[in-house]
Amino acid sequence: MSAPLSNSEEKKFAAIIDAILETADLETISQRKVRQALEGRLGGRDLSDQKDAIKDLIQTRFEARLSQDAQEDEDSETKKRSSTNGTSRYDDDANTDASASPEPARKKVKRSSSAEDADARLAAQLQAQENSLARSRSTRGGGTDKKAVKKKKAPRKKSAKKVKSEDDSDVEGGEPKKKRSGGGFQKPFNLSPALSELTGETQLSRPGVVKSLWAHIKANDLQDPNDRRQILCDEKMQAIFKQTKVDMFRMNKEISNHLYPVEEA
DNA sequence: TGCCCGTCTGTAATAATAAA
DNA sequence: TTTATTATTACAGACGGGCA
Repeated sequence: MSAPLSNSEEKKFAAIIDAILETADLETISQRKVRQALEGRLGGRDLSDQKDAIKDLIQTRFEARLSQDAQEDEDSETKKRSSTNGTSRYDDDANTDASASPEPARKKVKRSSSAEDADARLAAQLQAQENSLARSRSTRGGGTDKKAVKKKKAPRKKSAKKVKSEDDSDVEGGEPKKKRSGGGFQKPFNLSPALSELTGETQLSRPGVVKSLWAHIKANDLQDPNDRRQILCDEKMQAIFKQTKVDMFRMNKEISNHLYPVEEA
């Protein structure tokens, strides 16, 4: 553990770091370089005793600088849009945010975080490109490590479930899990004419189709009384399943033959 | 040189829907 | 648990860069 910074030191160092970052190339600067520059501006003072505190401070000032840059970019773009008398819906939204929003602070926070996310994503993409290039050449893993990774599956099952349950009980502290349930389940499909006639819809998600089918089955009392898993097909259902009787599990399977992906032009 | 941290990739789980 | 589906999310492993 290194020694902490006093308040006066922190203020002083923060100002110097800001000045260093002001002139530095944020793409290439490193904590080490900033610290060395700081030491230089302090007349060669050795800061190794306070390395950790300095490190945190540099990190804080660096993030502040990034946020500031992002905000400046944002402002300049907003100005640009205003000056062109923005006519698009996007422009209207932006102007609303900047001027008449009752909660400007909240919007700003949200924006800066998304800007950071964008930066992080961009960096990640670049890193990915570099990694893939490096791997294609030669790496320790040799690019054939996929199968080695594949084998480890058993432990994941448990850990995944465990984490999920922990998350559920842990909502109070952090931000709500942004687990967007719904994923592919909400994906709409075009229905075949036969299915479309039965459901009364031309587009439905798969669960929606199942729901409609069961509504139809119950409304017409189409379950076999001897084996309720068997569905007695009426005319509409026979047009779909080509059978007079269909197992409810098989029914779900057969549905896929009547669903077509929605092509968005 | 070796450790630590950040990032990417691949895999598995999960989500909805029905009834038995 | 069974049946089918797929987008999303989380996890674990691997790797590279930075730093001491």
